[in-house]
Amino acid sequence: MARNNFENIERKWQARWEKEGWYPAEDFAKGKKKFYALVEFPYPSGSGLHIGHAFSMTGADVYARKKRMEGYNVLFPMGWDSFGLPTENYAIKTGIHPAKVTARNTAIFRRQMKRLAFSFDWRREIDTADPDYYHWTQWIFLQLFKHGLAHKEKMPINWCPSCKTGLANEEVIDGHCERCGTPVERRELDQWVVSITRYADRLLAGLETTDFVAKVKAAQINWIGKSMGAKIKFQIANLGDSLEVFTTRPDTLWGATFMVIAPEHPLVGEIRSKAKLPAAKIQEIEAYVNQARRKSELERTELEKEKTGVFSGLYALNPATGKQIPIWISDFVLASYGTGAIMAVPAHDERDHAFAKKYSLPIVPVIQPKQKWDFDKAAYTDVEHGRMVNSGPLNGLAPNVAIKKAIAWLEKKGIGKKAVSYHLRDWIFSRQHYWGEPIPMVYCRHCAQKGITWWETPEGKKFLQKNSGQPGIWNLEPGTSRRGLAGWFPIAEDKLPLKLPDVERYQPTDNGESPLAAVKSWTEAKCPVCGRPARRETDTMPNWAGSDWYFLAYLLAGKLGKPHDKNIFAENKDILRYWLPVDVYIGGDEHNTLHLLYSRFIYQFLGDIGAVPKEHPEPYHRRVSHGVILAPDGRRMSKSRGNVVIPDRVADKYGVDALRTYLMFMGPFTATMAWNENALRGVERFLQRFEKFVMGQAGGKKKLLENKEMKAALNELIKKVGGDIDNFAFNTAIAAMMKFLNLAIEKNWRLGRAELEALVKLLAPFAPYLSEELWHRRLGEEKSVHWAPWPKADAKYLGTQKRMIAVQVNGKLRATLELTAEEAKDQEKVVALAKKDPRVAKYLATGQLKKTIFVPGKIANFVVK
RNA sequence: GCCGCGGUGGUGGAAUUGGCAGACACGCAGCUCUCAAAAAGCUGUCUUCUUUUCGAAGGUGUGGGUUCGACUCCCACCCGCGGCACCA
Repeated sequence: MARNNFENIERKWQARWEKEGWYPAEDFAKGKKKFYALVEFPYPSGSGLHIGHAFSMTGADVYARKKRMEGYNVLFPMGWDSFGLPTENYAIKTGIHPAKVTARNTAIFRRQMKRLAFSFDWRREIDTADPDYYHWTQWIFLQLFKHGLAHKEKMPINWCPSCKTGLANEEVIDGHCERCGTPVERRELDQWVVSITRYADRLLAGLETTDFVAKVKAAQINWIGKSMGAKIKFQIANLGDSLEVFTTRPDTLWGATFMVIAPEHPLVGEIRSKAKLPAAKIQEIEAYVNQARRKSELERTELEKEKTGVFSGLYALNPATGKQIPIWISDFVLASYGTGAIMAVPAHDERDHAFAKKYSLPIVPVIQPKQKWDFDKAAYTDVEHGRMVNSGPLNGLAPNVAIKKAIAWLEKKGIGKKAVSYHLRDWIFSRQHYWGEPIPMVYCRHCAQKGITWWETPEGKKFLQKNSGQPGIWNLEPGTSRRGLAGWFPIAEDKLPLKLPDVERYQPTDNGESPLAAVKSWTEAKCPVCGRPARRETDTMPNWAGSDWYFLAYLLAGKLGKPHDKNIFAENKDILRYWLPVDVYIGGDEHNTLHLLYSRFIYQFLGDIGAVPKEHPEPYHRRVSHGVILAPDGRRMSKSRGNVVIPDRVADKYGVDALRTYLMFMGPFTATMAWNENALRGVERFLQRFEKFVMGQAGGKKKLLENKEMKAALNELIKKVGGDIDNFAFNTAIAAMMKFLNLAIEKNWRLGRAELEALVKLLAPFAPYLSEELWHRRLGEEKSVHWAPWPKADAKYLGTQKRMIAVQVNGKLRATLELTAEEAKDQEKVVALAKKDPRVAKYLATGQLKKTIFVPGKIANFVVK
């Protein structure tokens, strides 16, 4: 297409696609197989569509378009992940309501996406900040609460002392506040917490049924971080209490010479009251604990940091040796992992070893390594080699065998049991921001004091009757505190959505509460149980809340705002049954852990409570993660560096088809690649030659002499392009088309109508405008090329191309023979021809032929000695 | 430290189950067209050697190995990228 021409063509076809309603996906389309192609929906930022969006969405679009042409009923939807901090910050700065900003931005995104010809089903567009949408985000939260998976807890959060606000982990960059650069402190705030850890095993097991790439599976497995071991109880000598630890190495119990508890461990609080310690000692402990609390997460996890600690004054009894061992307090032990306490075995654990050296604690080896080992210098951590010593019943065993034996021994003695621990933490669900979904809960102080939980109210009892009879289908673990549950009541489901109120100021309040806390009309509520004045929750939900079920929202789009029964998430479950699971989910690496895990969790949970059908245990069948486009200088694009490539500007200059085709040609879909405008011009040239070639073909009426060579090449091309698109190998698909075109021009091939159609169709997913133009202008078709059937390779012509057979002598290439496909398979013929070739004969004459290797159609190799 | 991915011309990158390394494109050089330039087209382009041709030798991070044959498989190592990281 001539450069000045593409604009008209783009305008023309876009108008027609718009008129025809783009690419609707019908529920239950008859006689077609469904295909659900999903690409991550964007946060509609003020800067418009980024080249990274254009890249991943073009890849997804090419794939979806090909599937559609193959006759699938393709669902390829798009929407907006609208809640988020940038919009809120913009509102703080300008005073413009975030909803207004969002509407403005999504209009820009929508226009840009339509221009780039992404074949979305726009009827199913969703927006997480739309009350009809967050109605159900809130509903899901209520189900989590009612089923005992959400509660309020004091949790350490990241606190910026300068901005006076809590920060999400994503807002903390290297331990500093993203906005002002102040070092972040840890602070405890009451937070809603969702018990995702109770799904840890299910989330792990579910992975096996999915077709995620190894990298993604590994990331999820790592994040869940399951480790097997044992919990062991230690009696505390001068207190009638016991201390439980988690360990993966119960075999080394006999070598435990001290214990360490986290500064946040409950036992620390009891030291002052229960242990009879001198005042000076108590002061020392308190000083250490306070100092640890003030330390930022950064300082606490500093790699090279020397370990610090303080002796608690308490002693525990090692249940295996019966010896008294000191209990220390140190911040290298994390309160949030295991039991917040460890048994320290300095001879066989590096961290314990470092601590023992610093505070001169005894190091007692219980594994005899094969080689000489200086236990004063280093811990011996190998579990494969060595023999247990000084360990009673375990003596003589290899450590990995001793682990199992030790657990059995502990269970028999009643001092410990097999246990599992996870790296995965519960999900902190509260944010102290305005621009998010309000958490639909009310707190009644009066009821809280009386210890009334929602399950004890008439409504709650009715809920329990309907369900399993206990608070929580997945019951609270025995002993779990009810703190954080008493006095908290959900608002009635038929009152949803609980809409965000308009506020005057969007910034957080001085004490770190959400801006909603400053709105009296918001906070003042009536207790649904006792009718006394109560306080509405002022926190909002994290960004993940809206995005973790959006793939379901597309299926219900249009119905979200008006279900007949406002309490039922999906009234017509057959729609979900039909479309799920998502067949291919395309997104960025940055969402391979959190987003993917959260949404898998929510989906499993919704299945468990019967809100979505249970046929498919996992929401996503295949996950493809796309690569990243760097600036021409090879660095990440950023506004401050001024190296940002804007898709709209590229499209202005070269046209959408050239942009799309170049994006797909740059390299593998998963790769990190630098933008190169010159290479784009190469693609532009290809499209121009393609147009010229197709327009210049006689085509149509006149009967052509059959050109077997051309047909063979074209059918190979059809097979290659189709297969490559299926494998997301767009770059080689385009390369193959370029090669065919070069050959066709060079050999001056004339294509018949059928061949010409096929060629245009192959290009259609990549260059939708040009192909549509040629389809109508050159081939005179009425209907769109994008609904035309995908060409099928004719088996008759496959494998009929001339072959180059490589002839080797002792594995070294000496000659090549050009043969027909038939000849190339004929061993006798090839060997005879090869032997005759002077370049080969020369080497055969130098020795004796020992062996001849022949691979049909590929190679002949003579072994000569 | 652990987990995952990768290392191929001047550049981005190709290479079914081990079977012609460098497809396709960029860049560069020369040429055609032109008063000239742009655009377009043609030719060449892994390195070295041979005046050229014919050809020969080397070559996919390094060192070994398996094989008739290795970018591909195995062992050891080096480097880069991404994620996690005091996880008991």
